[in-house]
Amino acid sequence: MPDLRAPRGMHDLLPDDEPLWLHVRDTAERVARAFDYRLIQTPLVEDAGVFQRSAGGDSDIVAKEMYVFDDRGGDRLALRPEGTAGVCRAYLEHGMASRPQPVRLYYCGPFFRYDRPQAGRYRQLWQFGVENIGDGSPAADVETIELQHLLYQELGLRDLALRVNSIGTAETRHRYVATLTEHLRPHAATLSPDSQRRLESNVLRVLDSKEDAGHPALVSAPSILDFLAPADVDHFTRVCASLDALGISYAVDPRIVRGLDYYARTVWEFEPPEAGGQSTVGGGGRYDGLIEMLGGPHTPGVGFATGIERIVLNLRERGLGPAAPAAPDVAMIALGEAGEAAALSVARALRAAGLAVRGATPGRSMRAQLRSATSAGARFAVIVGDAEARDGVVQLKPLTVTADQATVAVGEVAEAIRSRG
RNA sequence: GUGGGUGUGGCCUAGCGGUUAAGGCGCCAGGUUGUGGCCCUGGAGAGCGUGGGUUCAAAUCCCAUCACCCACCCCA
Repeated sequence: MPDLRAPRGMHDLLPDDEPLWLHVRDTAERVARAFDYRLIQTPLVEDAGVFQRSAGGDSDIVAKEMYVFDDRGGDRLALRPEGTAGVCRAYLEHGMASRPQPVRLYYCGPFFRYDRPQAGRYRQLWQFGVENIGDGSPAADVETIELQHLLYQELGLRDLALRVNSIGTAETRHRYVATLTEHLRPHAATLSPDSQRRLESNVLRVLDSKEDAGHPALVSAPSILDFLAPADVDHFTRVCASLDALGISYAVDPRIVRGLDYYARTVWEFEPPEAGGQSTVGGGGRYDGLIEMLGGPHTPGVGFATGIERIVLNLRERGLGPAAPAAPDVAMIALGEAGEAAALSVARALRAAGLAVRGATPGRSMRAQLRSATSAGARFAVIVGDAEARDGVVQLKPLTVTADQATVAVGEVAEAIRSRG
């Protein structure tokens, strides 16, 4: 066991993981482009203030999960724990408000949260997400939900359940929190210790408690939906109506609260059926106040993020996705010094013709090189020995196709391969 | 941060107090002259997470520690 290992909770993505992982990333990008979203890549590191001011100083993500450090110049930086704040910072910094609105963006990259690792939970995690900035209408909420929904459909995750809620605006939430606290406080003694703690720190989270799910005080708790301002109710009603029209099934769940302070109005989550623990595959919401918190003008926005590792986890559980890695079209086999030199130029020509060509390992026996070509899954072996080099030909040997081995002139190898499929 | 489980070559696993730690996969090399996939043979590779202790003797028992996994918490 080597004494140097990957940091806790951080993992190497190995060649065997590649097919599934790329499948997920490519599918996500394809779906995003189908909705005309454009790629944005922000730094993995931001001024810590970007997250402190947006997500909320006492959100878990910022308070206990953020990697923060001072750089050599004394700036206080943070490894990004989530994507929306950085994208909004970039939106502001690059004056995207003067582009046609809304601005549709997607991103894909690593994020960092200092948390205890667990199944589906990592300290470095990959997220794919989209942000729709500049459109406050219900249509934008619906568009991002539809995009996320389609992404899961395309991947074959048909059974993820969508739960939606509206948590209103900051003011309505403020009123709700006050009432909820009042409602729960008399029952504090009978609530679980965790809920008692949340009662003081973050009342909304009490609603999320699994332990107290059946507690009378929670069952009879007021619903945030009853506290929404008329405009918020209207917004939410229209979101739901559009989802209905699209045939996207969902459940309204007034107990959904998302972890970040900047959310307002619509919030949602996609979860596998009957799963507990680290099960959320992706979630999103509207964040109309966020850009203001970052020092910009009031700007509406909505988006979602989904965890690549959690998608992969779910695909594996269901046996979905591609299994076989891409195999090369050709494996070069070189024998002798002249053969080795000739194989190099033949390989270059084949690659120029668009074929994937695995280079030869000239020191090894023909048998060894052929075995290696077979295990690599190459469709053809191209054998070049001193005799072939002298005559300007190669031996074209089909490995996965049934066809006879043939002697082919150096200039006609690519064509010969094409004609043999 | 809290609780539980696990820790043997690259991977999977056997061994659970006593000779040079066993097997499978994978890897490398051979099975006559430049031809693979099956099969056969041989080889390299661990001293049993780490440290300490018990014992004549420990991978096997005890303690500590670390890592990983699972759950709580929280979230992707």
